[in-house]
Amino acid sequence: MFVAIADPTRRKLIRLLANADELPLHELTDQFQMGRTAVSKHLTILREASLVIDRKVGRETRYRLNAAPLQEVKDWLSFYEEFWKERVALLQNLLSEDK
Amino acid sequence: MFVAIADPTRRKLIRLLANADELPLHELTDQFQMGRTAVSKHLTILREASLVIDRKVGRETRYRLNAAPLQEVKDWLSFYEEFWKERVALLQNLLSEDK
DNA sequence: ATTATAGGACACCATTTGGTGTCGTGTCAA
DNA sequence: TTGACACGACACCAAATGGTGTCCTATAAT
Repeated sequence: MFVAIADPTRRKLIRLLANADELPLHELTDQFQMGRTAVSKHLTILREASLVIDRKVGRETRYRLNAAPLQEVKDWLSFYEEFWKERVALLQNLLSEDK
Repeated sequence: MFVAIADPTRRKLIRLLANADELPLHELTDQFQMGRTAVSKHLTILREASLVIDRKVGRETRYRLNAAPLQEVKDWLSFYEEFWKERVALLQNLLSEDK
């Protein structure tokens, strides 16, 4: 999961699919400078992380975003979110004491 | 940033530092099976992502967590969070229409 | 029927990644 | 002052990563 979203190409794929509902591989490939094979590999990694669902329609393979698994990242983050906001609060306390 | 948190060893380092406020390299190293050099490299990557702050105290280098940069990940996620919750709502609508 | 398009499956490659061991140096302890 | 400890800085290595090009098949278009 964390590895899946670590690559900028894959994050761009996620973004493209979020804005388009469903897209075939060749249209996704048009948005990049790299070749079809490379984009396909990235989509495979996203599919293995369940971030993307694919179906075959005629001769094309269409991809759709499945953002739900990102919940795992959100859960991980939420632990630290409290942490860093608390720290900011402590800092603000220090600053106000300086007055 | 995304690369920094992609590695499980680095996430464990973050977790350890969150629970301990400040820890020297050798104590962090004790929590892993790998050697000091490897842990030090991971900490360097975390420092370059500003997720960690280090200071030298005597002969040891102590590390402290700086969780704030994780905000970037949270911001990235928030865009998709709305997205997947909306989808769940749509799915629930479909299910209720089936009744 | 023939040609063009879409894409899976490989084989292949350079670079990056995540680890090791070793050496040198500064610092604390006996 | 003599070890022992903590760590940075290398040099080094195997495996993973992110790309390429080519071949093949299935489908669509002419």
